[in-house]
Amino acid sequence: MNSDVAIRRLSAIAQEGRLAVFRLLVKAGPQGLAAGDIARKLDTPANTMSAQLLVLANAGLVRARREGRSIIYCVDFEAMGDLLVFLTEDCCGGRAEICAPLAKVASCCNTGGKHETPARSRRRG
Amino acid sequence: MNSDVAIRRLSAIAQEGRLAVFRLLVKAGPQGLAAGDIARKLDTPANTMSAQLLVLANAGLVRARREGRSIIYCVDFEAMGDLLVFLTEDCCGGRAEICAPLAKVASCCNTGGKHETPARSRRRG
DNA sequence: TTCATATTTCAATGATTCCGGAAATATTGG
DNA sequence: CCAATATTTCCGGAATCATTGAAATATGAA
Repeated sequence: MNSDVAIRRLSAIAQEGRLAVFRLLVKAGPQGLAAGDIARKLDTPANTMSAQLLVLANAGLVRARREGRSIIYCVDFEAMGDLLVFLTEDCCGGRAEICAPLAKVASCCNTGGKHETPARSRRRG
Repeated sequence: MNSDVAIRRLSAIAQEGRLAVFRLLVKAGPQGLAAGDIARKLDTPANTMSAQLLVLANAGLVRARREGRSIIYCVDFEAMGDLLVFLTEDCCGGRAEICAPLAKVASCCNTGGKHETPARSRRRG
């Protein structure tokens, strides 16, 4: 990961419509959603949606595959992870307490799919 | 965290100069750096740097404090963490293997780093 | 107070981005 | 082939953004 790629990825999701698309696809998982379905769900004209998906795809954050007449878009979770790693590089210089808040980002991978809430953390102790 | 805040934060770091500033400050840690030092390190005019820092500060990603004639900027690590959590919300729908790559984001927080004093850090440079 | 340093604000300019109408392309079914 | 569906490409105008010279503000030192 270099700065140019990171900027392209950040720019891609730094916009209302595209961020909504990205988050919708994050929730949809690897199975993805058809371009038209996304456009309908987010109440956006097809051509505008196409442009938004193109930006996300060029950034490498989503991938497209054809299925019949539809084009299915899904998040590239590895690309997404690379971006987050880039942003947090050398984030605490060995002082874990500084960036401890970041630990919860990955908590979904250890808690059966949900991010850990403060309440649940408290309950567990 | 809502979309508006997330977009503001993403836009703030989705630009070459500001991303460089942000990453420099991430590495600098809570101790931060003076505006002038940042400008010199990144070879940027003072007024340009001031504008870039203002955007980052307005986004809540960095905070400023005065120390003598200098204004010291440092990353708000909690704000940064909130943003990453927002982006990964519901990221794997219970299937940990999907977002497993994200686990390494927080890996720095599990390395048992030692605590560094500001004085020692200063001595080193 | 006067000077030097550190940073910000103002204003203007050039560059980039966003959106959606209209037209084009690709696929499937009849 | 033709029609229907799904998506993309082209284009232009409006809006937003980035940069920087010049001037202003704030602090500390003499």
